[in-house]
Amino acid sequence: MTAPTESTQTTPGETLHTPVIAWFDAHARDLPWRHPEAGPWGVMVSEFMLQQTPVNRVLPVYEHWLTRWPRPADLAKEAPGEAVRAWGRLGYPRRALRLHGAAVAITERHGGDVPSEHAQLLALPGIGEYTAAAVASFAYGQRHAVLDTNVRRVFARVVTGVRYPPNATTAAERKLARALLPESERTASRWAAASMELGALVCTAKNETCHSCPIAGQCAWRLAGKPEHEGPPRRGQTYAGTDRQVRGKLLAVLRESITAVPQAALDHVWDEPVQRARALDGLVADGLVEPLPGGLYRLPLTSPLTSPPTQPST
DNA sequence: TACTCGTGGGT
DNA sequence: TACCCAAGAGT
Repeated sequence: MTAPTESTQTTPGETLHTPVIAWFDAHARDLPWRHPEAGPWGVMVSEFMLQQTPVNRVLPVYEHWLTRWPRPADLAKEAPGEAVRAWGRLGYPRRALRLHGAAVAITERHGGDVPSEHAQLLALPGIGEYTAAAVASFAYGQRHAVLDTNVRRVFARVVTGVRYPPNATTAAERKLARALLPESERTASRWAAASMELGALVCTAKNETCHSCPIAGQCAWRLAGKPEHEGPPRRGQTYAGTDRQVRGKLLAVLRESITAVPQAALDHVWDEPVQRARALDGLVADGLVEPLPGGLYRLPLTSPLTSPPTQPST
C-alpha cells in the first residue's frame, strides 16, 4: 500500500509502530532470553548482564548462569562471591552482587517469583527505571516506556532530528517515549523490543545503515541531511591508569583463586601502593572483597546488600 | 547533575 | 595507536 488507510483515531507514533514491528518480526536476533522458556528470571538475568555489556559477551555467561541457577532461590542460596566469580569478565562486577541481592529479596519478599509490578521490580537492588520497565514489558507483556540508549538514539534521530541524544536522559525524552507508546499492551511490548533492536542493529551510534531502516523515509535526521552532532562532546571514558583498572586487576586475581589470597599476591598487580590500597579499600567497601585476619582476602561469603555486616567484638 | 564503576572488540 | 562504544544503576 502507498498510504495508510484512514483510521478513526490516530496515536502520535502510529506510522512508526507498524513498520518497525514488521521489521522486528523479520530481522530480530534469536536470543535465548527471548525464548518463552527463559521466563521472567531469564529475562531479568539477561537485563542485568546487558547493562553496559555487549550481547556477544553476555551469551556464554548467561547460559552458564541459568543452568547453574535456574531459579532465583538457587542463586539466593549461594555466597555472593560465587555470583561475582561466575560473572567472569563481563565487567562492572557490582552488578553480580546486586543480582545476587535481588535473588535474595525475590526469595524473601516474593516467594521466589520475579515480581511483575514495576514498583516492586524497581525496589530490587540493581534495578533502575530502565530494567524495571524492560522486565515488566519483556517478561510480562506490560505497557511501559522502555528507554535505553538504543531507543534514545532512535528517537533522537527519527523525531528530534539530531545524531545523538543528550548525555543524560531528560524529562523531554521520557515524555516523548510515553507519547509514542502504543495503546494496547501487546503492541506496546512488541514496540519496546522492536525499537530497541532497531537501535542495536540498524540505527547504530556509528556506521548506521539507513538503507535497511524501515522508517528511513520519516527520519527527521536523515531528511535534514544527517547533520553532525552539535553541543557538548559526548562524555568519553578514560580507563588506563584509573582506579577502575586497578580494581579490575585485583578482582581478577581473587576470581581465579578458590582459596583466600595473601596481600602479597594482590600487591604485584599494580606497583603504585597508594592507588593500589585505595582500590582494594574500595572493593572491600563495595562488598566485592572480604578481608580476613592475617592479611588474606577472598570473594565475599556474606552479602552487604542483604545482611548488615555483624562485627564480632574481639 | 555529574561522576564512578570493567572489559574487550571494532575502527 | 588511541579512541569509541556497549539493553544503566547508584550516589
